[in-house]
Amino acid sequence: MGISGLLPLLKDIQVNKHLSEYAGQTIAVDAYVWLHRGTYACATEIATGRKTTKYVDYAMHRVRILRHFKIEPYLVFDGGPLPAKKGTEVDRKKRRDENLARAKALAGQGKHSQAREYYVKCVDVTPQMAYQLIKALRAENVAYVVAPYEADAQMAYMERLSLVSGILTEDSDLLVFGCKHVLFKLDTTENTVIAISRTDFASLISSTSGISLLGWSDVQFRAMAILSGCDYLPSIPGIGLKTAWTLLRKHKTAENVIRAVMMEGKKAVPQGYLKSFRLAETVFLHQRVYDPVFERLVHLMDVSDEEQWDEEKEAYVGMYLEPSLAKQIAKGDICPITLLPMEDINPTFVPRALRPLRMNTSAVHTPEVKGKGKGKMIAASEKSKGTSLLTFFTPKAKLESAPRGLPQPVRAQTDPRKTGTVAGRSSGKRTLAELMDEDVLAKRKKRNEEDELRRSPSHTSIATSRFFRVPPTTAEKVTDVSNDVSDTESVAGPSTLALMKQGKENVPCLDDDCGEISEEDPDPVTQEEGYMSPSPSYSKWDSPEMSSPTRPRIYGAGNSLSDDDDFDADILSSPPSAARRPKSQGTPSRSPGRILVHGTPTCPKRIRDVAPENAPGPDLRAMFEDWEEGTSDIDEGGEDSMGSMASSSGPVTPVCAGQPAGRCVDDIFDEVTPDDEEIETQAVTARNERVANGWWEKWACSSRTPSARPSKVGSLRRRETTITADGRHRSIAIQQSRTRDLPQGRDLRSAARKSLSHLHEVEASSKNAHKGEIKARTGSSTSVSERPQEILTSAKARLAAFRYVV
DNA sequence: ACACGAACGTCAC
DNA sequence: CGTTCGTGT
Repeated sequence: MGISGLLPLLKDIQVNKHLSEYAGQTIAVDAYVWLHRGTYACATEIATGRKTTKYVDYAMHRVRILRHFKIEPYLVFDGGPLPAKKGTEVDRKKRRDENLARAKALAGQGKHSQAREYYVKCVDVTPQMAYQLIKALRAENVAYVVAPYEADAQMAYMERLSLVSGILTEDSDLLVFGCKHVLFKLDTTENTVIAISRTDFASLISSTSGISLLGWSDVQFRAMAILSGCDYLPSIPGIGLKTAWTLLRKHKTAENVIRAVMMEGKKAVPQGYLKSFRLAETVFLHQRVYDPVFERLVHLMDVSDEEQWDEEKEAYVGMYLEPSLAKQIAKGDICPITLLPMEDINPTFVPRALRPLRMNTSAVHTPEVKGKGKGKMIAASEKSKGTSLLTFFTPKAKLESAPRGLPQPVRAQTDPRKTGTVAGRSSGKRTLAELMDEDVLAKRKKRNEEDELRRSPSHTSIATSRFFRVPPTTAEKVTDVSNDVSDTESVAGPSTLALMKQGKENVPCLDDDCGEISEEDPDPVTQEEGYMSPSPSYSKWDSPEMSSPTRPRIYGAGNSLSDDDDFDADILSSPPSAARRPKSQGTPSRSPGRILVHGTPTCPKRIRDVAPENAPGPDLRAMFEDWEEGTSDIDEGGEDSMGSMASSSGPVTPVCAGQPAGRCVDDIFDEVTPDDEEIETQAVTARNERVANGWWEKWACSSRTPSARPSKVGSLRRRETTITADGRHRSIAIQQSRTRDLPQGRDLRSAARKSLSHLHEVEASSKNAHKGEIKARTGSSTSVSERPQEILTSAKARLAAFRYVV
């Protein structure tokens, strides 16, 4: 989805890169992708409502892999639905239900393997599941943020701010919006990714596709993508990427292209297409995202004063949420969809901080960690230079690693154990290369085994697997890596990688007791296979040189960059915001990290763009019958990147480059089809209603994981969400275990209500737009919710409320 | 040539 | 869910 065919088109500028090439950088990760894949392993459990957190393991495994290569992942979660995609959501929900029904039917007949096939198809990643991962991220001090709307826009924004230096996703369309470095297809066997850099677009000249983007501005590139069909707007039938490219090349602007196509008359241009095109463009350019620095919602790209802005656009880019609410959503404490306190669907899942073994902690670098807390921002800001920091700290790293004297022995104790159990070998010394090699081999073996099993269910395969099958092809890469990392690796503990790769993530166990073991037990070998708890590997990433500077402890317990304790010893006990966040970084600028935690102090609320208007949110698709599709991509507009190619069209800052012209065209268009508006409006209205209903049905009533599941631990819990008959009135009851939390609860409630009222308005306004009324309401709701002080003061109570320590 | 629908394989266990 | 394959204009 995204932009179908775009990746193949850009094949020639795809570069295979080894993860080690990104050492020292912070990379934004589309968390949804990992979560979704992670559900594969436990689709049946999820679909049938059983508790599981296997999907967390999958994601954390990848987090560890990145960290192994000194890449600091910054996970970005999807938030609430945008009007443009609501229809899609509803339709998906339908399909999921159908698949679930089939699965259950099959399961009932005992056909479990077949049933699983459908279970897999009906699994949906919910914010509550994401929250489980967030808990694990907090425990390990991994930066994350929940986007108010789409993760793609959020990631694009973060790259623009230099909070991250690249974006790891499986979705191709981030490119359309000017992200500079997009990484695809993380291969955990080879530890590689496919990188596409915006700056390489120009060199795409006569590639296999035969098209050139030399001199194309972001505006044009985006237009090409939208015209060819994107998540927000289906293409004019018969127009794909190539055609769009050809047409744009000829007519320069989208307006011209659309006009030309209409004139030609060969293709059926849907009514209102130009207008819809503009809306889609707006979503790409100005979608609301969360600014981790200022802790409030902002537009991906500022909306210029000249830009024509109306309620429709306002609704399309995502409604404004006041800072305190936005922040809590960003942290994961409030569900971005229901706007109610996040329900912990599995309170017994309590990820523990993977504390390095004590000896390691004390013996090896300790001091480093804090000092550099702030280094994170530095790292982020210098991201383009990526290696700068790395270089800076390199000397130290080498020093540490070089003399394997002290640190080594310490590790030695931990490593051998790991090595032995994991690798299953007796040899005590192994180089990283060897370990990796083995790991790779193991994976391959596994693959081969599987293949063979498929072909012939005999045991031969097993025998094979027992021995080394050496596909020489891999040797190269592995070797390279080892060279780069070996030093630090030795310090950190060679077995880490192997452990990670073993597949069993030691993520905190689902069982209550498990965590303790890994935490306290000096010898945390818990799993049957001898897999270590994840903790051991953790220490490695903490090697001072890299981690401190790079690691943004954003919303995690780690927020307290300034922590005085080594590692995150306190992480365990400190829930989300528990972090002590004393020292405020001198530069309030971008230290994604703790900012949230501090929360309070920094909140400069600039009411500058506070424009909580709501407007009807028509579904673009609705305008053209019900086209399906829809995915999850949004883009950002990093316009400036175009510098090199801005030659031909437009201004470097496309923000509104096309607007004026567009407006004119738009007007013309509208004039031509005066009645369309009305028709459209009706269609939109109907659609919205359906969408809204479906939306509430799906989310408000809490589908898969019924809210009925009460969290037994003292924490905020939602007792119920009620939708009255007319579907417009919702009463929310939040029950809190602690009375002192009440203020917070009230706050949340009012905030939620307010937001809900927004939704209502949007909904209602789409029916009979009474703009005056809308504005009035908006105003009032805004004032109502503005109680930052109160929210702040209740911070402690909130923290306490979220302590899920039993 | 291009767009689109169908088919297969990925992911992962 | 994505890319390849085949067929349709």
